[in-house]
Amino acid sequence: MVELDETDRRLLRKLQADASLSLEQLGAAVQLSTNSVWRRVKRLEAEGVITRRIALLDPQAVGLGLTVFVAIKTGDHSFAWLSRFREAASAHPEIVEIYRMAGDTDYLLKLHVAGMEDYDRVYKKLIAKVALSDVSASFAMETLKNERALPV
Amino acid sequence: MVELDETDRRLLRKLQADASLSLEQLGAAVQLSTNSVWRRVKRLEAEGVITRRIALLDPQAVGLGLTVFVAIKTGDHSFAWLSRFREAASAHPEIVEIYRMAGDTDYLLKLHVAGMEDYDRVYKKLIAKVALSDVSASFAMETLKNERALPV
DNA sequence: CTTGAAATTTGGCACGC
DNA sequence: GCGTGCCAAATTTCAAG
Repeated sequence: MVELDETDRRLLRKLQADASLSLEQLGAAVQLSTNSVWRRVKRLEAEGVITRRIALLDPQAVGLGLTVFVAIKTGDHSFAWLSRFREAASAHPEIVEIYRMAGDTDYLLKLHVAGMEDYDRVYKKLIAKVALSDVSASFAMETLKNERALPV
Repeated sequence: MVELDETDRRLLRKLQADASLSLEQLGAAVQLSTNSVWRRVKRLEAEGVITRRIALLDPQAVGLGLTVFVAIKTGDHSFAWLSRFREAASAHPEIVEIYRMAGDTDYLLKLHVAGMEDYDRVYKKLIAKVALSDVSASFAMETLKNERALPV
């Protein structure tokens, strides 16, 4: 964990919202010269606080408007099973997030798919590759908030 | 929904992985001149396929290593309740995603917090603002995959 | 040792072909 | 879709506090 001052936090908030801001614009926002900003950003990258810069796409525009959450229970808690599951699930680009959970569900998956049929296709492929004792899918009807920024 | 050719898809995959690539680097990857790449990217932005470019932070580095999913049921399905809930939940930067779900749970929230205590703090603030008939939190023990790229 | 101004280099952008 | 040149922004150097 890295120590951050208020200026770092303000820069991080700005960059999490819009990474295309110029050093000059960032400087104006935090009251610093462009190259003080440059140095801070470089430092934050070197410290591993900023990991990368990516482009975000509109899911609707690329025809992947349905978000699905899948809660999975396994009867088999062996390491071999975990390896198989991890490999099988990772191979599907539709599965964008995988968590090992505490409590009732063992694994939680998040998927971006075109529609129900597309989800069903992925589901069938997954159960063909690895044994799952209980699979429960929940479909998102509406996305009320989808923030990628961490609250720094 | 926008029609994309194979070159568009390859550019989108590249930019979703790393938006700091120069037009020259992108051109080398898709066998196109920097100029053609520039026009395609501009078009994809104009069409709303590429929405924005953001910086990603390491959750561990900024001390927000715990991901929590919260399934919520409400007894009150009025529009007034939805407005209140949406407003209350949106106000918390720790709540990064909110979905209205089909099926058993009404709403699913995803949070990034420092730890259990931090979650509890947000939970208490939320229930103080809006009536929730059933709240069930699930904590992620391990993140096996966390891909932001859509499978184009 | 830290900060900002000025110089240099690189990449983004607009035109003609 | 490609080549050329202009302009803006990123990066490096350097001088001052």
